Amino acid sequence: MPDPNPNPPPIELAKAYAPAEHEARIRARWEASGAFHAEPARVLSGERKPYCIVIPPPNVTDRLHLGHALNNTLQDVLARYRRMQDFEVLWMPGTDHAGIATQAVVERRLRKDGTLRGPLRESMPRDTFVTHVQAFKDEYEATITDQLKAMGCSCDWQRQRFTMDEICARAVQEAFFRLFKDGLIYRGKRLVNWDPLLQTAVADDECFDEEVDSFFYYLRYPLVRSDAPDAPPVVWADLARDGYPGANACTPSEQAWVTVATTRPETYLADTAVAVNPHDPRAAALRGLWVRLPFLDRVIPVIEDSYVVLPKTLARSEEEAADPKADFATGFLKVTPGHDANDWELGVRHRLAVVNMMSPDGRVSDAHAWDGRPIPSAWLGRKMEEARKLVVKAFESDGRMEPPRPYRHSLKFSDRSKSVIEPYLSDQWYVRVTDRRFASAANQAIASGALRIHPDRYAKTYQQWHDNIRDWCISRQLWWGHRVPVWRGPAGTAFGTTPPDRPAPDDASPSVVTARVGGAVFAIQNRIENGTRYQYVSTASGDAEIHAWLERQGYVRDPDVLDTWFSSALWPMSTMGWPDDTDLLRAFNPTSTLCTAREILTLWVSRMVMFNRYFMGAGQGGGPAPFRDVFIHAVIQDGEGRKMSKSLGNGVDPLDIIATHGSDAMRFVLCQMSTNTQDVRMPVVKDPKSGRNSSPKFDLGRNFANKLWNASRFAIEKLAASPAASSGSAGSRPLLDRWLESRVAETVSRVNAALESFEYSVYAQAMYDLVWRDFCDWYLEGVKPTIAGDPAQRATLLGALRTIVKLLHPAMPYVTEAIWERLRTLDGFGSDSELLCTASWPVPGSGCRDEVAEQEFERLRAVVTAVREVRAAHNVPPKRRVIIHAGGDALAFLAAHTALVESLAGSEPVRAALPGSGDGRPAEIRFEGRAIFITGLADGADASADRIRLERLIAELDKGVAALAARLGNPGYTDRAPAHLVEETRAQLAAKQRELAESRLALERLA
RNA sequence: GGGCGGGUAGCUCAAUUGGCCAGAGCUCUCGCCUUACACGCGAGUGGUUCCGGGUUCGAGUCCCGGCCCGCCCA
Repeated sequence: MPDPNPNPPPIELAKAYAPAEHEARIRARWEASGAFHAEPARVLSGERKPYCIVIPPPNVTDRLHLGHALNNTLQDVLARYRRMQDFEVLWMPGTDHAGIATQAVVERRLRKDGTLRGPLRESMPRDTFVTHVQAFKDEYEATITDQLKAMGCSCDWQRQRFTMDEICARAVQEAFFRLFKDGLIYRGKRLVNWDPLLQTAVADDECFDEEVDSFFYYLRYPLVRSDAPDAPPVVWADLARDGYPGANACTPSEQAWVTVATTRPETYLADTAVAVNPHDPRAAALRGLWVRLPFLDRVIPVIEDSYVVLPKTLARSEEEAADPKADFATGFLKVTPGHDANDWELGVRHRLAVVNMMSPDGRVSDAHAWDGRPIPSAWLGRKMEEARKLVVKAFESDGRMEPPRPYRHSLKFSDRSKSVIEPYLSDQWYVRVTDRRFASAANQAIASGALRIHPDRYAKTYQQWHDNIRDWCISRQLWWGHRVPVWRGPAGTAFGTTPPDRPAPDDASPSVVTARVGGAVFAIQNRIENGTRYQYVSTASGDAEIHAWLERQGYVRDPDVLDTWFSSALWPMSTMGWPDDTDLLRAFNPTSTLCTAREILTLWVSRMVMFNRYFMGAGQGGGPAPFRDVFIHAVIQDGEGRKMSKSLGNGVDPLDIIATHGSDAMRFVLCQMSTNTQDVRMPVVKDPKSGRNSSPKFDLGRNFANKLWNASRFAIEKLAASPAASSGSAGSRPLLDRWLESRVAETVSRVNAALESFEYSVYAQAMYDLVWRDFCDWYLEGVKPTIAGDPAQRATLLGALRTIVKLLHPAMPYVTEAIWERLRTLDGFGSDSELLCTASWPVPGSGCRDEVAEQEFERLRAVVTAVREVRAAHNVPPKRRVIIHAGGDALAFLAAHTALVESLAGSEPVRAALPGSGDGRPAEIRFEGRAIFITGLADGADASADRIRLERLIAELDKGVAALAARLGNPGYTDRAPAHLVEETRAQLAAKQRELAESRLALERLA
């Protein structure tokens, strides 16, 4: 005889929920079902509405940590919620190649195992290095994917992308080409943050500031009359004649000098001016004079600029005097446009020459944009800090040095290499994001309401960023990344004289021409460098033949790679196959929600918005924002409020939490912690045995999963014994059932409202309260006496549990799915989805709230709690049944629900008669102004326990009466507060006064 | 320097537009292996809501001024 149900899961459930016994199996079922695979056809046909999230692609530099667990849990909650609401959900997974970070990690690794010795660029071919990185990436991509899957993330794994895979690479090439062709990418000579160790430019946000102890040095620069090589010196007598204050005190025939104050004396080699504040009384006498740099054959002008800080003695206001630099200033500033950002600005204002004295590896050099003057050979090739000592020594021995003074100031360091950042003059590629089609378009998305940021305070950060945005340096001198698709060659060869002869007005708005050779389109920018005209050529084609052709024509490909964020900025497009017009793009871009952390707002969100609007529109920034909502979540810190990091050893691996607590426990607690604050704290404890980090915070989640499991176990046991009624029973239903159904209905509404507005903690709390407080503590305890004999009650139980596991599924997918497996096998379950993850989301039914039942149940609960309190005060053993004596309304009320009271309060059936002499000393509780007596507490009630209880109650009531009376005694309150509030207060006062009087009488009776 | 967030029980956090005697969880105390759950059950202790003013009938919440912690930008 064939088994009708060939593979029934056991009805018997284990006594405790053991996550490890379920998670892998359930994950396999999900994957086999294809439930997470999005089908754009269903959207394009109108069958389903789309819901799409693109994952913030984790860096392949490391395993995921708890911050990622939070980030991805929040996404999965949304994805599962929308999937159950019958949206076509695409959660696009993938990873980021993280150029500089990954290169640094792999380089360190290769040095550690001895594969790499010496400077990278000289010790290993580029291809070899990239192969090593590739292997590293493969390893970590697999690890990360496993971690996400273990967390239960319902990504569309078939569509997983990597920012450097072929599909993304094509998008990068095309995007670069279009921007280049549109004149929005340009090559510029600028000061960049240079990491001399990694020998690359880094972005501002890849640096950190730190205070260091240093010195202000004081160098004397001799004054000369003109910039002629044989210009005569200026002597003090000259200055005295011109009214230079203090010049009289100096030897009249001696050559005069100005003393510059600097923290970086070695950069004097690249000075191109000395600046003085025009309000400085010495400025007039110096006007038109020059300075000859010692040991260097360069004469530089004295210029006037109000940027220069006046020394304290010359300060013209409190404010100027308060400037900490005024303490150290001499009033003369050496101007080094090639090595200082402020000086660069000065240089632009005064059209100063720009000289560079440093090689890319941070040594003194005359080979990179140097002005040709001989540098003392002892200094050449020295590292900057060595050069500093040598320069100081030379000035000292030449009597051109005043005593240095200790000074603490902040320096920029590279995040990756920790080396001091050098402002460095170099040629880099920039995206002109200052163009209105980018920055303004990004802000416009917020202003129009098309893009919303939650919590909305971050919209301000976002807008200010765009208001002050600077052009984006996108080239990196690295080997790991998308190679810049630009070739440089001499003008006039392959593309003839096509580029216009007139020079572009400035670097930032290059003139561009396009040319077509064979099937390929090229965009050409003309640029003059050191007097030679070059062509920069870009093409969208990834065809190796085309590239080879270019190289045969004498063009050389740019060795640099693109900033990682360039490819990340295309993520909502590239993952969906852009630049092709794919079904995926049409169905899912713009996407729905982006979940990320706040520091990403400027790095990534901004750039995605700019690019999506630019490329998905008609090229005018008029396209849609890449998502409707951006949700910024908290950052997880350790128990002391520190960032979790490898170096502090306070990081937590999600897999460790999954091993100790289970995936659901982790997810639930992460949701519960996710309030709208900016940080959340996670106390970290190290397990002495395994050495792994964990946190007791997750105990709550583990306990909760177990609680749900056991409640289900209990329910399934009862429902398996005899089935639930198939249809709703007519007639009056027990209070308990009406109450629970009302509670469930209310929770459905609360959960929906919470998830719609990203209030994860509200969602978690609502579920916790419903499951633990309502369902377990009161409902399940309450049905115990009646459930076996009431099919309608079993239907309520089954319905409530069904709704609970559905509501909880987004947060705790495994345990709910495991429960669902068993629920489905019950008679009376009816037809519902095979898998919970695709079951229908509960709809808040209209009229399901039952206010009467909720109020009535609260009254009942008050009595039960009061009885329990008496029991506790008298140490009544749990099994002993007490006797409740009530009269009047209280009796009628309690008698109507006597079974419930008996079960919950541990009593015998409620008695009408007052306690008799044989009942022992009764305890008295108050209920709605009436006395209820409890007997049978022990062989005789202990009067002292009652006295303590009553005295406490009286004290409390006293306090309450006083507070309420005071409020009502205030005419301002009774006159101005809303009438219903005043009415309520009056009623409360009356009730409390009655209670108080009765309680006092009861206390007297005890005496 | 500019912007933003936070300071509530021993700890971690809640508290709709100002409106029940400021609530949970953990910890702690007492009693329980009570017919799903000791990852549990019942009861309880614990508060100058950072400080000082102000507005209001009423302030954790709004305004002003301080103190402390943190983040972002320059």
